[in-house]
Amino acid sequence: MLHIDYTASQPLHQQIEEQICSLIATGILRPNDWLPSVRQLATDISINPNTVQRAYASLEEKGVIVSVKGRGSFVSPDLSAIDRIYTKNIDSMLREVITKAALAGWSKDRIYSEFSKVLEEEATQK
Amino acid sequence: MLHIDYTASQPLHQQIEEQICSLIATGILRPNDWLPSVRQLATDISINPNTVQRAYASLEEKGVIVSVKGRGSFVSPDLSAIDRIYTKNIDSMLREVITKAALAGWSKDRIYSEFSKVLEEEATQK
DNA sequence: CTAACTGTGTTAGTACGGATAATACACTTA
DNA sequence: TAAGTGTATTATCCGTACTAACACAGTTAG
Repeated sequence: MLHIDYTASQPLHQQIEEQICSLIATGILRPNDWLPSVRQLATDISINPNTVQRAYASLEEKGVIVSVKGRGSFVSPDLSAIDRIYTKNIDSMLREVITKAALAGWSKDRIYSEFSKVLEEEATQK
Repeated sequence: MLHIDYTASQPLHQQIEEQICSLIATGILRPNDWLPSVRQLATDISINPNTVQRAYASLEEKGVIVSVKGRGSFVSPDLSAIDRIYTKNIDSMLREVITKAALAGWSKDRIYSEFSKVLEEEATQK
């Protein structure tokens, strides 16, 4: 179900979070869909249940999923939370790179054309 | 000379690296300019000399500065290294955010307009 | 009712990286 | 020669990620 990179520097619980978010945002997982149980997912991807639990707890705190003791975890019926998370994250990433370019003395035009270049490269690659 | 944020999650040695790079890229520090000594800078910003040394060593390995035993450290006479570093970093940051948006199911147009929006916000803010 | 499954919480231990601390050595320069 | 440079080594402290082993509470199928 998920693709975990054990060699990446990114924490495992964050990888789980992001991939579940992506599955929801792209419509593969839909509102009210069942998620694998904490123990089941931990077994599937060969990590400790506590690490999965940490990811689920964070996702619930953000309103992306809902967990019920004894029953399981589901995709939240309301997708507005995940929309807000993505817009907020992408905006802050954009701000970060724009600030970086400004610190390097890049003009607005240069940043703009570099963005267009990379966007085209990424688009044609897939 | 530098502005260090001791509460930030970003490591101190990285903050030093980035700020020196920025000073060079924006022309405040010029090729062959003297840099403060390891011990002097450590005293100025109240951190351990080893942390400054680590930043300087990394900058030298990248070709941004040159250090000479017994004499001191200077901005590299050749600015091509720092140009390459910035372009490489900004490109990878752009790739990262574009990939993130793609994982969220965003269209190319939506990414593009969000970038334009944030760029204008950041530009008018300063 | 009971057993097996759920989520949740706690505590302990391991591993790693950032940062500090205290030196020591080699080189340059006034 | 003395003071200031870069460089290297070793030890220690701290926070975080992760694992491990539980215990507890709720649900559900038999």
